[in-house]
Amino acid sequence: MKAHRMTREIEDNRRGTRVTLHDVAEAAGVSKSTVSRILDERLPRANNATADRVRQVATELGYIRDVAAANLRRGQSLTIGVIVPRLTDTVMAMLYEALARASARVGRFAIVATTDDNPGAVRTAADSLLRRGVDGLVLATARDDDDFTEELEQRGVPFVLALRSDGRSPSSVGDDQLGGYLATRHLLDLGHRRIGLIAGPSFASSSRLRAEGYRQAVREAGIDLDPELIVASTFGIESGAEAAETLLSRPVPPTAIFAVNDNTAIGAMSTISRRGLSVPGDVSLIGYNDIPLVNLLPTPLTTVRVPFDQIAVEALDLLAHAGEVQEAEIRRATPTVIPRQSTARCR
Amino acid sequence: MKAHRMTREIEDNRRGTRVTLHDVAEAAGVSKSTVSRILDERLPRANNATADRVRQVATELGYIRDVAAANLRRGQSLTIGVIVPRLTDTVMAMLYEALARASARVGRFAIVATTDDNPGAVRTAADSLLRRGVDGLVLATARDDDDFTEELEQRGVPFVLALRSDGRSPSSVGDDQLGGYLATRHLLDLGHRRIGLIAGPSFASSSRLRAEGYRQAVREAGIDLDPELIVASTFGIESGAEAAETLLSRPVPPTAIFAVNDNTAIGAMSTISRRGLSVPGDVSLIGYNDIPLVNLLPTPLTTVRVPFDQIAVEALDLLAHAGEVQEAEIRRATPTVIPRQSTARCR
DNA sequence: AACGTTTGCGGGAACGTTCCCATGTAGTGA
DNA sequence: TCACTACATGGGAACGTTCCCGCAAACGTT
Repeated sequence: MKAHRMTREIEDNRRGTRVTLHDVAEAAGVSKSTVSRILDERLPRANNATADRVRQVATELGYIRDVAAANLRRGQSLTIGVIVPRLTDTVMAMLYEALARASARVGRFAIVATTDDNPGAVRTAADSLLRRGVDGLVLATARDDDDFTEELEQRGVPFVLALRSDGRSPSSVGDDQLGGYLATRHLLDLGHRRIGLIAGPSFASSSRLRAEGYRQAVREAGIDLDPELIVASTFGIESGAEAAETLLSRPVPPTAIFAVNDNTAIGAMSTISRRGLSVPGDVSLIGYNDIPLVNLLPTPLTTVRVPFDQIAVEALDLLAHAGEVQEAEIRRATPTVIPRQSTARCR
Repeated sequence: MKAHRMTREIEDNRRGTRVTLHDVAEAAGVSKSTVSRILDERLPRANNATADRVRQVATELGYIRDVAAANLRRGQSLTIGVIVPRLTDTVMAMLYEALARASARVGRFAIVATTDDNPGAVRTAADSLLRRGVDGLVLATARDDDDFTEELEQRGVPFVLALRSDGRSPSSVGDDQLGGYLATRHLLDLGHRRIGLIAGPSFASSSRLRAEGYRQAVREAGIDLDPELIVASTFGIESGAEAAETLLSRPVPPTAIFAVNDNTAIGAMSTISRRGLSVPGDVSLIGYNDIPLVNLLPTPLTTVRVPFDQIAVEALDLLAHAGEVQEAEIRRATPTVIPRQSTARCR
């Protein structure tokens, strides 16, 4: 006992005194139960004389709650885990930052793990987050060829999908079909009739639905869908460059291109200028996501803005009610076309 | 007691059984002390018959350690906090990903908070991480006009600076002066004599030292430093564009430009092409950091690669010995010039 | 054979919180 | 005045681990 206290004191001297609930209680002349209750941020704020005194004493002593102890006792950590393919993808960084902000606003904290687009790695990532004691998961890695969500459901882990949906799990996404429709409409309104589509991968709902929106808009304009104008790709810059190459090599090349995201649009821009053509002089180009970079390119890119903050808030809301939801609910946030200088009237 | 067990069982049914050390111990016929010792990843791996049995039983039952309880008892969380200005800056995302990888390799976990380049926000960010119980901090936000590190030292919080140093605190950085020297040498070797510098902000050691490396190389080549060829900037694309504008408006404009980072280089590229000039035909351009994007631009950018993984490993190593270090140690990782197509011989 | 030394194991007390429950105290209505 | 509710408080048992000790058995040395 004595030896122990000694250790404590050494520890205390080494790095500013470790103040516990007990210390605050003693200094304020109340019990630790009372202090605990008063400092509990989940309860409505008490406005007694005691409450005020306790709060003051707590700040004076520099008390900070030991999260480990609190987590242990409460059985939850007020922490959510986010899984994204990679943070060097600006879209994913924007999503994570939005989730972190939204979490902070509701007294939680968001931690992140990456999968490097390796389909199996999502399990590793989830395990590492769950071992860390997160209360729930936000996945931005949904692929149709993956049954990981079922596994989570079975294990009783609360989760929600973001940006991409699998159609069965609770999801907070942008309205990709609408976005694809609006982007294509923008080009149609500028007089373009041959519009190429860099379609993205088929395993992601986001790209599939954007393509669907494209088709809807084209059909609605009374134009026959030309399969030669639709080429698959990944979400990467290089793939966008290749897809644009394919499109511009068609017998009758498109006068405008809708790229599934800003990265592929950047790649397409490369190809276009490498071929000695100009944007938007020869080819109009529209991207998707409005990452900060594209507004600052030599030719600022017309693109579709996605309300990441809203998507983040809805994701957390769904997560809070995960499990008790009757049907797999999918919330769709409305995107907006941001016209810039990469699109112009068809000559 | 009975009531309690009831609750537990209900809980258990609701979401896959919560397996504790006690359960494992019971199933393996040993005490929980023994199980705890065997499963302690910090101790050398025991190879008894008992150890094997316990490990097998543990995996069979699907035991996962409750981190909250472990953290409470151990008094540390095996978690480090990383503070960066923003993750949408690809450089910072790369740094964080490298730190996360390096942490995982030593059985730790990295969590991140952002400051949005708001100098005061670093305190908020640090508080939020410390409240989360991190064992130490990695700061990539060092500014010379800030005494936050002193505050941390005073509070006894272990920390290390990354990418930027303040010259007094333990830091793991790239050798920025060498990088600046090499970049400039690369241009000199191509025959350029008038080399512009987009110098970055003066509050960051990284940009200051890169500029110093530039000066060193220029002087060493026997060229008089022309102050007209050095313009300050931020780390942003737009600022790079403006700086290039200034440089190209000089009476005798430079034939080559060294930009303090890839972002400002991208901005400079915009300006150059907007002025009807070509890279590298009219102006050679070299950036810094080698973010994935610049290799995929219409004209792939020559740049200086920074070994982020090494910087991350060194940062964690310094952090592990923080406090016991005699002098503020600064470790410098060696950068490499990656020649691409944005630099060419001076005509 | 006697005696250290090492090794493996179990009991049980912490770690700092939360939260159930019991107790006390003030306020309301008859 | 009494009974009743409402509310604020304190005592103390958890939460699941780790780690200090004590004990016993195995091992090596003289």
